[in-house]
Amino acid sequence: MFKEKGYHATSVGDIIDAARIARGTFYLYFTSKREIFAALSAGFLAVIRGSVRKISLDPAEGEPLAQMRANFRRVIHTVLQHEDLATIVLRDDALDAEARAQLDLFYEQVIGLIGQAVRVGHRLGIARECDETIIAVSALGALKEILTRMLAGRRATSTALPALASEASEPPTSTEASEPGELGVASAAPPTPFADPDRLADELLRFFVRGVFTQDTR
Amino acid sequence: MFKEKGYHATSVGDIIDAARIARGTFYLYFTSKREIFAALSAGFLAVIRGSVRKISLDPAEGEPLAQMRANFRRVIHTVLQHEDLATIVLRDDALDAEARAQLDLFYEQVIGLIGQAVRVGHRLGIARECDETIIAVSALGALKEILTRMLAGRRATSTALPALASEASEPPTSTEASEPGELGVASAAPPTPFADPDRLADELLRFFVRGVFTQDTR
Amino acid sequence: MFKEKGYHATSVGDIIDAARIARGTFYLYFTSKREIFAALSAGFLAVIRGSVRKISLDPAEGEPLAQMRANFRRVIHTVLQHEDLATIVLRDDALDAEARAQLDLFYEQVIGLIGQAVRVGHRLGIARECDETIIAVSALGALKEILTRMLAGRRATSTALPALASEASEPPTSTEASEPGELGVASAAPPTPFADPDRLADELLRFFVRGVFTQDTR
Amino acid sequence: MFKEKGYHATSVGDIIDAARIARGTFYLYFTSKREIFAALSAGFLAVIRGSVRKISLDPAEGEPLAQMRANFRRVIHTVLQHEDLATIVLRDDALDAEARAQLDLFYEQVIGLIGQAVRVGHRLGIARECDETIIAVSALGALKEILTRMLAGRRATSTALPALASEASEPPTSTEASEPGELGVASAAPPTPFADPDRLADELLRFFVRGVFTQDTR
DNA sequence: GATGAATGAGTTTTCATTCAT
DNA sequence: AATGAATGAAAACTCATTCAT
Repeated sequence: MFKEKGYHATSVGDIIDAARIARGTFYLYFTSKREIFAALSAGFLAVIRGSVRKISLDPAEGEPLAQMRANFRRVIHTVLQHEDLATIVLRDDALDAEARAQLDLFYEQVIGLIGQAVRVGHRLGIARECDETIIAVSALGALKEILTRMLAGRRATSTALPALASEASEPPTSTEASEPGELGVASAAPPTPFADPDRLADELLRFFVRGVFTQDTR
Repeated sequence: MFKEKGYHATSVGDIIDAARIARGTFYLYFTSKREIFAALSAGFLAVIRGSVRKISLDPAEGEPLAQMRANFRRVIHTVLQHEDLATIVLRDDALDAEARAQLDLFYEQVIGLIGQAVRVGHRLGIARECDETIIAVSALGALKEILTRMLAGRRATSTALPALASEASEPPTSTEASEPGELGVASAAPPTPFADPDRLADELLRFFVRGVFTQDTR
Repeated sequence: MFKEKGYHATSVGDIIDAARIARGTFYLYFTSKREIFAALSAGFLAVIRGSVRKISLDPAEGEPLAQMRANFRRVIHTVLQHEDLATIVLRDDALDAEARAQLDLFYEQVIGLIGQAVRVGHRLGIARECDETIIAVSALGALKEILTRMLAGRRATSTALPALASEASEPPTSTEASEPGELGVASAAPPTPFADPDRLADELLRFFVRGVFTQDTR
Repeated sequence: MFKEKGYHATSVGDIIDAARIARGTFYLYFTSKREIFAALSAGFLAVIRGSVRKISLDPAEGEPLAQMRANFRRVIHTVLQHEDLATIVLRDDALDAEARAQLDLFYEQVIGLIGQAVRVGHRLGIARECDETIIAVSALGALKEILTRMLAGRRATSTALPALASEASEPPTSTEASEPGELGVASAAPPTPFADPDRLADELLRFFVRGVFTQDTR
């Protein structure tokens, strides 16, 4: 119910109807609506935490970048295994101060982890000079957005899918039109690139590692 | 009030108290709580839309990357000019379907815009081969996260700020300790890198353009 | 409603039905069921406080015993004027700690007042040696019980009145039977001696002053 | 639990926790919460009934006043023997009609008994002319109040006891100050006169018999 | 005889919205 | 145009009681 309607729009009535239990039974297991949400949240955070490893310099652990790729893939797979929980956690619905703090802590830890990976890169001389916090925050944001859309895409597969991108995709202008046939690749791309988790992980990692452009900003 | 407490925790009573008007007066100008929120949202989206330009190939418009940099900077400055509105829009509080659609449309447009920039890069041969949607979504996520934290930082400047990163920052191990003095740059970084908007824009752009590592994934 | 059903058996639903107002309207004027009860209580206590005077030795104030009689009469009349409130306060229904303390304070004040009257009697040499606290507590208890039954009697006048005394009034035995005519006074007494407030006050005062028996205990 | 928290604030959960039994077990022995309360009540009322004797004119039974004194003493001792039960019965918590009637009947019987004692006094010519019902009700009220406070005092011996009398005890004025030493008796009285049961019984009886003042009201 | 998970009617409280003044 | 008292639907939560094991 939380996944479908969000925290606020979901009433305890919705939950007990869906669970086919009596009102009192609900309060036998959870002291409040907040608590069940926090419990679900915490459960998911624990699972996700378990799917992430720090980047190690120990050669036995393999190449740092390979470790990072493994992390990305594991996280995405875990999220897919727990679609419902992942959805409510990623929605980041307004919770009370305690649950908020729990989630904030988690994200800080993720940022710390990514930052550490960047520092490892610095030490090895394979990462360019940069502010590791900004990089880590950006990477976290990118990951969250990608995962959110991946899950939304899955939810929409069976349900009605309003084609939101329609108006957004700019009408082809003479100046920068997608000349038909020039680079068939783009138009031949699958409707949603979020379908293949491993490809997703790799694209994300490549973006993280290499950026997009071959020519520098300055 | 929406900025301080979020959409749900803000009651019409909070609004009219803060506005020093009567209950009835509120409903003279807005038909519902949802409407005032949607109006604020829409206002901000309009302003932000105005601060973004499509990347043009016309040489008169300057280098594509310079245009991108200008876009990043304008967006950040606009967000800073409208901290309150930006905060409530970025919080992405669960609203009704209509407001949801409005916001989704906006983000699709942003994604379309970034995607177009990537396609321009492809056409000019200055962007590596990649899935432009994944890139665009990632960039959007990175931008949202950065802006959110930038605003949170500003809100927290006067207020108490619990140092969440404490547990996250791994205790230095022998293998990958931050040897003091080796690379003073990192440790000499300002406590929050979110203070200088232009530097933020540049770091973000560089991450977008170049990624982090000099060595490829594969 | 509180008078009829007591605090716990009265629901906010009962109150708003009786008051012919909407649920929300109730909470516009009272923050809780407890509060309206406390407000009613406090109102009554204030009125009663206003009807009691300390016994003064100033000759202008009249005889001490006359002052006491006036107090008794005023209290009884005030209770009759506020039958409903008096009933709920005397019922002493379980309230929260605050209301409880309020009521306890009130009764302590009454005890203090009666105790003071007794001390005045001691000073004037017109009161026998006794523990003033025990006397004061007893007098308070007597007054409460009398008032409670006076009010119950009034409530029962129109309503059905189960004759509770039936089994209690001992069946006339040869040893101590109420020989008809022997002491016509007792049997000629009105069915309820609680009907005439002033007589009630005087009987109570006489009991307080003179006790019942002409012969001493020891 | 009833003694500590009163009827309404005590839940079946409290009872079974304290009794270390399962929920179902409770309903094996009592059909409802009301019933267990009624059973406890009835038990106490039976014990108290057993501790009271009618005043007899048979010389073998001793002086009427001595019989009364014995009654008072027995009641007080019985109450002390059953502090818990006495407390819940005296609290007179709002129960259902049946339990209410049971208690009302009991009090009517007590009133009948006291009234009978007064009538005996009348017959013997040792009681002044008075309304026996008012006297009986007053005596009952006095007794209840005294017993209530005696029990409250015992409960508070170990617990913190807020000195409620503070505001009530009038500040000594020149007119009616308690000249130190004048009547040391009063001020030398023990902090609580409720500690000694027999003394309590005797004070109460003396109050009942002789009242307080040596000079008549009229 | 004991257990305790399940029940659901009933209660308090909130708050967006209306409308007569 | 402004007001604010009144509304009532909807929500969270409690707890005495039942009954299959």
